[in-house]
Order: sequence, then structure tokens, then C-alpha cells
Amino acid sequence: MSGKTTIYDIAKELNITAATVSRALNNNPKISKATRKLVLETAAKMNYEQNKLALALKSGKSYNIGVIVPRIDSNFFASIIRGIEEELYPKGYHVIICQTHDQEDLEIGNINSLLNAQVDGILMSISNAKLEDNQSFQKLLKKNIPLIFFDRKKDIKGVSSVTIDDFKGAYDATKHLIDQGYKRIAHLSNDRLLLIFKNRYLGYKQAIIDNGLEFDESLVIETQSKVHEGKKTTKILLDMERPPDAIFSSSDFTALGAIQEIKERGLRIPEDIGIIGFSNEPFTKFMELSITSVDQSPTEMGRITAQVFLEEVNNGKKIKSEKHVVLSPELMVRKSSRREN
Amino acid sequence: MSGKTTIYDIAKELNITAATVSRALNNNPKISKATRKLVLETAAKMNYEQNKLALALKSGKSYNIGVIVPRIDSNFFASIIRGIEEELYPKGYHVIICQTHDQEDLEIGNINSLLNAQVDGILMSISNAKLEDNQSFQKLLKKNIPLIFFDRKKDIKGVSSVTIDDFKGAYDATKHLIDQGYKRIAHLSNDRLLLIFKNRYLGYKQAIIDNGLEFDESLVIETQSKVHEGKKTTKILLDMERPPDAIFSSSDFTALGAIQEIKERGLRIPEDIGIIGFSNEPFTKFMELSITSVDQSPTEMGRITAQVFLEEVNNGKKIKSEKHVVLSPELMVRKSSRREN
DNA sequence: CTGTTAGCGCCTTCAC
DNA sequence: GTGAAGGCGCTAACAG
Repeated sequence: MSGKTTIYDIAKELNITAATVSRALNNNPKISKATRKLVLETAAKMNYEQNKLALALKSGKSYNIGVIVPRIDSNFFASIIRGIEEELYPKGYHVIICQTHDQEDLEIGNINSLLNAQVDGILMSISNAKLEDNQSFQKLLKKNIPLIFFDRKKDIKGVSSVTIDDFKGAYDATKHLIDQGYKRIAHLSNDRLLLIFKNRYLGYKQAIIDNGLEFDESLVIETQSKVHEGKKTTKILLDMERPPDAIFSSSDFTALGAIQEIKERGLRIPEDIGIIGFSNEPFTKFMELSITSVDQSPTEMGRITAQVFLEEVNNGKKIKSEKHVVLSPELMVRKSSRREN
Repeated sequence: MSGKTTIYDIAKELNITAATVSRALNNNPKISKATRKLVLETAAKMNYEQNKLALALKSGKSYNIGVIVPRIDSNFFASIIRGIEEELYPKGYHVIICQTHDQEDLEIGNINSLLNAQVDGILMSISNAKLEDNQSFQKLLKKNIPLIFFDRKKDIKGVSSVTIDDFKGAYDATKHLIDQGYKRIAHLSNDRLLLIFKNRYLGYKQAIIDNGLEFDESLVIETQSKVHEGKKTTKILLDMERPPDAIFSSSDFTALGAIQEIKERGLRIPEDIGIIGFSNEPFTKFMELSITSVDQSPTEMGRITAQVFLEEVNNGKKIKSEKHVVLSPELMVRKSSRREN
């Protein structure tokens, strides 16, 4: 009893065969209305529930898909995941979420775990880890398991991706600072082996150059996306002989750290120094001194990633096309960068 | 090729039978060292990987466990999940994370989804939804699927729980405000059908009474754990004839909203009004005006929840005991409540 | 339309 | 120690 009913039980009850029950349950056309109705009714009566494990074994599909992110406790990744869920749940998929915490061993471990879970696909944002070892990815490809990158991608042939135009996001942000009259703009970067950070750097640089400002490499510092790291790095910037009058940060968290340091020194924002972050984390809006930031429409990103996955599954790899979707970021101008001249 | 090797392939290769291969792979004692070694070697050579789906079908265990939370984009729940992962990954489990977004239909839907995924257990923090319908829970119990509540529990017999002492957390926080000289302390509450909020309310009330202050029910307002809700509610409080001189909030987010409103009115924190939040979200520490809050050691909570689950699984329900772990919260005193008299 | 048969990959008695 | 056989629950040919 108690939910362990199988199609055989139903078959026995009705003096028919399990295959017929299966057909009735699956809306197979070759089945009489009468029997279908009968089966459906008894199934309900007996509290029948399909055993997905058996189905998975049979079909080779688990209807589980894995999502790997650096961490889940940022609004950005949480929203992406929500977007993925919204798209995939209605199709009967489950989402297994794994975190890498930017550690290579966890990244590899997660992939293997998901493989064990027999996932039908993996959607991931690669970690900060140096993962030169593409082995895990190759393993996926060899097994024909769809792999799709979002946000933090890697160029691997055969792998689709959904990203935003980081170059544009950075360019717009920097341009905005220039328009507000800032002349010496620093950039808090991050590991530029990751394309997102490389492109933000390039966008920043281009905006500087395009607008006739002096590009000073010493104003670009790589740091980590943590509040205290941002603070530390800003200390260095402010101690320079010619300190910057604005900072474009590739992360909201480092931007926050920067603000802390600047305020501690009694400098005013945005009057003395302008600040822009990246990702539009909720706190940027909530701060008393709200922070200008670049929105990446993460929910949208998640939805599209899921759609790309569904396309690949439905194409059954017949068409082995890479698809690269690039979303457009939006600058959210707030107090930290708005000088009312 | 390509990872589709089965034990039959290995068996054929070695001219033995699949049963033997299985035994070798599973360290069954009745097997000669020689054959085991041989099997292990060829398995490695052929890139054999166990098909967990088949195993799951056979054993009835999926090694998936479901975690249901209201949302993942708060540090609190994210940390709990991390704790759970740390405990469960080494044991070979996967964690499927679901969010209810405090909607009843999603809560029920999630449970069913996890049931479909054949999870070996569900660890959950119930949503704000009124879920009077205990049906879904009963379904789990009937199926003998371990269910464990953390943080937001419901009293259901046979179900273990891991929570913190919300009463104490609230009591300590309120007591601290009193010690700092605040006399008229308001409480931003939340749906008190949820035990955590009920207990925080009771702890607050008791501290007021124990310390000879006047308990004024009109200073207690139920609101939602959102920044703008906190702001809205604080407006009401400050507009009262006898406004409060301190606010103990059952959520860090509402506390943040309260601070926004207070500052907009030109009142000073903590001089004019003291504020305490609940959960010790990272931003409470990062704000320029850091917020006093109650830490709930979420990672620990996650670990213990996982441990309780493992115990239940290992006991195989022989001992059908409920276990109720209650952790002790810790008050983190920061600027928002510290008056240097 | 429905029954029969077989197999997904694995493990576990039962013999030998 | 190892082989043979059966079954976990389901679906998909192949008959009829």
C-alpha cells in the first residue's frame, strides 16, 4: 500500500496487462476510451504514482538538470536560477543546484556528481578557478550531455552560451562617469582570465580612450569580489600620488568596500569621488547612498539559458550548432555617481 | 564507447559473468583477490561508471535529497544549504534545492516534484503560506520518507526539527536595548502563525515585562520581511502619538527599511532611536551604520539538520523517534543600538 | 485495440 | 569463488 502501487497492480485489478495500463497512462492513441477511463480511475483510486526511476532507466533520461554556479547567496545567481526554474519546471525537469565556491576541486567534483545523478544537461557559470583542465568538459561532450554556459563562459567548441555584453556594460558605465565630469577613473578589476572581467576591462579602457582621457594602467587593479578586498584595494588607489576621482568596479561588493574606505577618509561621494558597481545587487539600491550599477537582467539570462538547453535536447544533437546569446546590460544611475554639477 | 560501459561489457571482456563483476565492484567478500583486481583494472580501462539510475531502481534509494526553502538569495538560507551540502556530499548524496517563494502552490508542487525525483528525504523550512493542508506532509510520512524541518517548523508528530531558540534571541536583543536605556521599544513582527515569529514576539514581550517597562501591544506590528515593508511600517510607528525610541525587528530586511525611514526624518541612530535586526545578514555588518542583529549560525543549523537526516536513514525507521535540536542564537552588537551614554 | 515479450543496468538469492 | 536466473517498474516492438 501507501504509494507503492505499480502498473502491474492496476493491471491485475482490471484483469488487463501492464502494457495496456502504461498506454492508457501515457495517452497512447491506440487505446479505447473505455479502458483509458477505467485505468485512470483505478490508478487514482489506488494512489498510483509513476516511478520516475524506472522511467529514467528505461529512457535514459533522468529529467534532472544540473546548474553549477560559484555561489547561490548573491542575488545575481539566485535570480538566474529562478529564471531557469521558471522555464524548466513546467517541462517536468528538476534542477539540482551545485556551488563551486570558486574552487577547482569542487567544480570538478560537482560535474562528476551531476554525472552520477545522470543529469540530462548541465548549465553552468564557470568558477574563478584556473581549470585549465578541460577534461571534465570533454567528458560531458563525449557523453553528448548538453553543456551550456551562462555569464561566465569559456570558449569550447560545441558549447553554447548566454552572456551579457560586458564590454558595453563597462563602456556605458565609464562613459557615464566621464559625462559627469570625472577625469581620472580607476577600475577595480578581477581575474581577467575570466572573459567577463576581461571584457569589462576592455570596455572601460575603450571608453577612456574614446573620450580623450589619459589611460593609466596603474589605475587598474585586480582584486576579488569581496567587500573587504574592495576596501583594501581602494586604500592603495587613494594612497597613490595622483589618486583617482572615480572608480568603476566590476563588482558591487568591491564597490561597497570602496565606499567604506572613501567615507572613512572623509571624502564625499559623489562630490569628490564617483562610484559605479556591477550586477545591480539589491543592496546597491537600498543603501542610504545608493550605488550606480550595471543591471544584467539575470532572470532573463536564466530563462534563455534554459531555452537554449531545451532546444538542444529537442534537436537531439542532430544539428550540432553552437548558439551564443548576448544580452544587453542596462546602467542604473543612482546617487553614487550623479553629480548635479 | 564513451562512458556507456556496463558490467556486462566488462564481463564479456573477461569471460566471466556480470554477477561476478558486480561483486568485485562492490567489495563483496566472496571473491578472489585475483578476479577483483582484474575486474577493477578492466573497469578502469573501459571507463566504466556505475549507472546510479539502475542502482536506484534496484535499491529504491536515489541518493538525492530535497531541500525546500522560501528563497535562496538570502545569506541565511544559502548558508544553511551550504552546511547541508558539507555534511551530505561526502556520503554520496546530491542535494536538490527548491524554492517556495512563500507560495503555497509552489510548496506543494515542490514536494511532489521531489517525490517524483524519488528523493530519500526532504529537509525543509516551511513557507509563509498558510498550508493548513497537511496533506503533502502526511503523504511523505506515509511513504516513510524522512522529513526534517529546520528554522521554520511545524509541529507534526514523527517529524524532527532543528531550530534556534528564537525566544532567547528576541529576549536578549530586547534586553540589550533596555540596558542601553531605551524605554519604549517597538517590535516589527511577521506572520505569527509561523513559530519563529511567534517566539520572537514572545521573547520580546517577556523581556519588556521582566524589566518593568510598559508592554504596549500597539507597538507590535506585523509586516513582511522586505525592505520597503519595513519602511512603511516604521512610518506608522513614527507617526504615533507616543512613538517608540527603539525597534526590535524580526528581520534584517525590515530593520533596514526602518533605518531608511528614520534617517529620512532626520532622526539619529542610535542616539534618538535604536535598531536591532534578526539573522545577521552580511549587509548588517557592511552598512556604514552597522546594524545590531541576532546570529543564528545557519551553517551549523544546516549541518545538524543533515546529521539528523542521516541518523534517521541509518536507523531505518526502526526507532521512530522525533528529535528536536534547538541552537542558541548570539546577539551581535553593532552601531545601530550602542549608545555610549 | 490489447496481450506478449524483451530489455534498460544492476544486484541478489540459489545452486554448483 | 563463480555462474545462472530473476526482478526492480516501465515502455516499445511485435503480434494478433
